[in-house]
Amino acid sequence: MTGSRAVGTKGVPRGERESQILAAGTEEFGRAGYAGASMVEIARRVGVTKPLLYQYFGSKEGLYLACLHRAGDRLTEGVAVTMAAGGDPERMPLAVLAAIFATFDHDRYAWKLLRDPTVPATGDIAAAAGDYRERLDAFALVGAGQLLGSRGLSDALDVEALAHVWTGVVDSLISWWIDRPGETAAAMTDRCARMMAALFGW
Amino acid sequence: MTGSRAVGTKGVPRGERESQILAAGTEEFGRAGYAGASMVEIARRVGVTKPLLYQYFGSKEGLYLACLHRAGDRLTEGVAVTMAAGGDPERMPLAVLAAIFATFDHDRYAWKLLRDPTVPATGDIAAAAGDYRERLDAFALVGAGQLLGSRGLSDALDVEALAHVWTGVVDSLISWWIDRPGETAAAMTDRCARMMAALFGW
DNA sequence: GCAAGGTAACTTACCCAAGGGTCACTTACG
DNA sequence: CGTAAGTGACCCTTGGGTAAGTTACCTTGC
Repeated sequence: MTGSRAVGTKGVPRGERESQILAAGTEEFGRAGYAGASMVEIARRVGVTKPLLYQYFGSKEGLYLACLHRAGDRLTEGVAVTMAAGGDPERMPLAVLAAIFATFDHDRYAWKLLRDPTVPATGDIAAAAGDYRERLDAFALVGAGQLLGSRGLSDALDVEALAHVWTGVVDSLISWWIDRPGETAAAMTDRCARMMAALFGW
Repeated sequence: MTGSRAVGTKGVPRGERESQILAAGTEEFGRAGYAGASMVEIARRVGVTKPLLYQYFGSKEGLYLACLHRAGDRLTEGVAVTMAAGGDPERMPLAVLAAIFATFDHDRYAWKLLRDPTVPATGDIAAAAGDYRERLDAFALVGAGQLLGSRGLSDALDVEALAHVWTGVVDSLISWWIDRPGETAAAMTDRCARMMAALFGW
């Protein structure tokens, strides 16, 4: 064995290393935003140097895209499954929250990537993020429409605004959760259920 | 007169120019975040060059701080006045929203500065922003506590979470508003009143 | 079993553009 | 004619990105 030798392979296969990099990248991009994140910092977290990131992901944009797709695919799929199950419009929000909390318990920054305001306004990232956002917004629009419709409101802009606020609520809850690592997914779900019952009387 | 002469004074007094720079800076910092914003872009918006920004505000950090203080002071004061007026806890959120919409109709990005995730974690900006956030959070905590308390909930973390979600709701509404420049402050207030009545039955 | 060599995993040392920041200088207003 | 308003041209650090070399693992042939 080589012990403290710095240069040369460390015996970690590519697939495994890529997973580590994606996890660290998601955290760092989620925390600091695309513009504020640094490739060397991500490499440092993994215990590796910058060129390896470029060898595996090509560029900062490439790494961000990989993180984004991993997060976005899991997120849209999870929400789609939950909403496809159908049910009472008033119970839908909590069901979606429960699914998100359970799925992203150990990957809490993933959600942040979809709504990162610091990505360049044009280019592949903006397109991909916009695509995922559109898909999630479509779900939110359906839910908001059903909810407001059942209350006799049908203004399209009202529905739009409510859907947008809903995604903001999810965002806030996840931010709060990130700051409290001890809080489990189940505890978050319980907390939300309790508060929604109290506030909405559902 | 000199017409197209580039160099030399343009006859705009310092105070006025500083206001223009603060307005442009608030927009650019709010849009792209501290990390993503560029001093030369802010200068370009004002129709001026970079060194003037440095002459008046010292540094990027200095300019951001000036924008932040302008926004934070107006915001905390407005909310304080509204909440000091007192009244039904269920009507408080709408009153606060109305005050924010009315005050920041022509300065919609101001709110974004307080919650910019791309500012360096330490330093004057983080301290100042944290201070403003704390003051606003204190108001939110009072409101959330009253609201949940009136429903029989007293868990401190529930109150904290609700207060955090509330600020997220404000954030979402402002983002949505920013994307719809035609929407007036009064229309926003009406929309929120309508939706809150429908959702909460207040 | 075991040398030989190919390849995958990794680093050191560098390039370069972007952007924060500065200096010397120029013009117009009072 | 002094001073405030303003610029062109520069420096320098930060950080994205790359080229070339180093080491360990893994076959392959004997």
